[in-house]
Amino acid sequence: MTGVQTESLEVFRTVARYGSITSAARALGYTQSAVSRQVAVLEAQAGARLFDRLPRGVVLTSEGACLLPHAEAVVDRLAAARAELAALRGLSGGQVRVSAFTTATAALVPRALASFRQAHPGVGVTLANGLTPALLDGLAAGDADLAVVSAPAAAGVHPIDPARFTVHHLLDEHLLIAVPGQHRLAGRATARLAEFAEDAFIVGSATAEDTLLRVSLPPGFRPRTDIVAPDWTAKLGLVAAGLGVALIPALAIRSAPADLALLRLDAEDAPVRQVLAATAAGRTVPAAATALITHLRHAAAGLELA
Amino acid sequence: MTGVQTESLEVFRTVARYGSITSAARALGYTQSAVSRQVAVLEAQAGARLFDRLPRGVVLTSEGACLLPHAEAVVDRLAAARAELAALRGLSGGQVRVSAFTTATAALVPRALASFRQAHPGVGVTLANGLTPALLDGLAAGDADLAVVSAPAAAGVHPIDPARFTVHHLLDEHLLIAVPGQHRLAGRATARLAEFAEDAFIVGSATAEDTLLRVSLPPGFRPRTDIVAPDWTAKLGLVAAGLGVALIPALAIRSAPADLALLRLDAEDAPVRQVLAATAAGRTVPAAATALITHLRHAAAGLELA
DNA sequence: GCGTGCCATGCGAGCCTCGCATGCCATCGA
DNA sequence: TCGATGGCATGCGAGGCTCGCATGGCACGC
Repeated sequence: MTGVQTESLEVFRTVARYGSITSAARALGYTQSAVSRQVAVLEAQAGARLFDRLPRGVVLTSEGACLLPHAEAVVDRLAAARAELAALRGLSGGQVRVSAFTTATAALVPRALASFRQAHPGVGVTLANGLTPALLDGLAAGDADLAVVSAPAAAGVHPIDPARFTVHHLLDEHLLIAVPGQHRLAGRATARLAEFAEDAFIVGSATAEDTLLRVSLPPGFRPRTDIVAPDWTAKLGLVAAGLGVALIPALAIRSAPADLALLRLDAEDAPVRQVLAATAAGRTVPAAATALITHLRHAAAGLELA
Repeated sequence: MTGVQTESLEVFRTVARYGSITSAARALGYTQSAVSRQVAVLEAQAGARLFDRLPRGVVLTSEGACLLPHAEAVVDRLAAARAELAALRGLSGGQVRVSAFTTATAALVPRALASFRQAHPGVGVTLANGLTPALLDGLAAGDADLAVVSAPAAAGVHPIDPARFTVHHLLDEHLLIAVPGQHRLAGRATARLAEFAEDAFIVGSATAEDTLLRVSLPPGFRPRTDIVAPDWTAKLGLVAAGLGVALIPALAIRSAPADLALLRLDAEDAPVRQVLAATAAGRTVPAAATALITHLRHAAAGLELA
C-alpha cells in the first residue's frame, strides 16, 4: 500500500465499475495485460485480493469493496486539486492578500480592488493596514502577496531594498496644503511652505519631526503646531473651521471638500512621495497579485488625473 | 497532474512541513537529489511552481499552498484505507452478510452470532431470511457472504451444486414429533411414524406434500391433517392443548417445552436433514465469514448435545 | 467438440527513478 | 575580501518498473 500510483486507483475504479478487466482496459485506452498487471500490483500493495476472477469478468471482494470508496475519494480529491489549481491560474479562484499603508486605503486601493473584483469575482481579497516598514517585513515574511507602500522620491537612499523586493511604480504623490475657504491664499493653485509662516499647523503628532513637515523644513522655518489631530478627516474638519492649515497627502483626499481650499505644495518644499506596489523578490508572484497590480496602476492613473 | 505518485504527495507534504528539501529528504530517508527531483516532477505535473527556492530553504507558493490541503487529504485517505483494510483483515471491522433459512434463525444462527459478536465486536452483521434456493441464488449473486442452508442427507441428488458453492457441514438435524403430555407415547424417546396413524397431524399447510411429512411417507400411510397452523410456535401450542401431534425440526425447538413431549422420529421415516453453511465457490470468502463459520460449528455442536 | 470471451504471464523494449557526484548561488564569519 | 557552509539543481549510470505483444489456461455456449 506504499507507493500507490494514482493511475492505478483510477484503473481500479474503472475495473470495479465495468466488472471486467478487458472492457476497463478498452475504456482506459490500455492493453488488457497492463490493466491486469496494475490490478495485481494494487492487490499486492493492499495485501489482499481485490477482485474475484469469475469466468465472465471480475467482482469486488470484501476487501475490494472496502477499498473502493477510498480510491474514489482519492481520485476525486486529485481532480478537485487540479480544478482548484486551474481556477487559481485562470483567476477564477484563490485568494490574494494585500497590505497597504493607511493613506493608500483611502481611495487608491479601494478603487483598484473594486475594479479587480469586478474583473475576477472568484478571487478573494484580504486587506491589511500598516506602515511601510511593517508592510515590507510582512511581505518578506510571506504574510502578504502584495504591499502598497510609499517611498520618498529622492534618488538617494532608497528604503526599499531592490534585492529583497520587486517594486512597481504606481504614482508620484504630491503634497497638498489645506487652508480654510476664506484664507488669504485660498484662491491660489500652488504655494510655498514659507508663505505659511504665520499660520497655525494642524499636525498629526505633537512633535514636528513625526509629521509630514519633517520631510523638508526650510532652514529657519519653524511652523506653529498648536493643534494635534489624529487623522486626516479630523484635520480637514479643523481646517474648514478656520483653526489653521494642514498638510495633506493628495491620496488622502477622497473628493474635493467644498468648505476648504487645497493648494499643491511646491515640490521644492516637500519632495513628492512615490507610491509603489511591492512584491517579495525571488518569490513567485501569484497571478492574482500581478493582475491586481494592473488594476492599481489604472486606479493610480485615474487619481493622478483628478 | 496525471499519474501522480502518492509518495510524491507525501514528499511534497514533508518538504512543505520542513521548509527544506534537504531536511525533508533526511526525514524521509531519501537523498536530497531524489526529493528535489520529485518536487520538480510534481511541479511539472501541476503546471506551476509549488515552492519558491530561497537561499535558506523553500517556501510554498500560492499554488503550493493551494495544493497542500489536497495532498494531505489524499495521503490521509490512503492511510485510512490502509487502516480499514487492516481492520478487515484483523476482524476488528467490516461487515459480514449472513442469510439463513427460517428455522436456523430460531436458535442456531442467533447463538453463533452472539458468540461471534462477542469475539469480534467491531464486525457488523446483517442477517437475511429465506428459503434455501433463494439463499443460494443470493449467495451466487453476491448478496450475502454466507448462507446457512438445509439439504436432505440423502446421498442422491444434492440440491447444492458443489461447483457453485462451498459447503461446510454444521449438523445433521433430526426430526422430532411433538405429542401432548398425556399422549400414550409421551414417555418414549423415539417413535416410528406409523405409530401415529390414528393421530391428527397439525401441519404447516393444507396439503401434505408441502409439509415435512412429504419427505418420506411410508407406503399406505396417510396421516390425518385436520389442523393447519402457520408456524412452529402455534403448532406447539396446539399440540400442548391436545389437538394433535406435529412434526418439528429439532432446530425449531429453542428450549424443551414443559407441557408436551418431544420424541425423536426414527431416521427411517424422516431422513435427517443436513444444515450447512455455504459460501460462493470461486469467490474469496471474507475473513469474517470464515470466522463466523467456526462460530456456527460451535453453536451447532452445542445444539446437538442438547 | 470447437469457438469465444476473459484473465494471467513470459518476454523484451523503453522509460523512469534512484544515488552519486558535481556545480551554482547566497549567506556567514574570520 | 575570501573561504566555509548550507541549500538546491543536474549530468550520469545502474537498476527497476511498466508497457505492449504474444501465448496459454480456463469456463461457457453453440
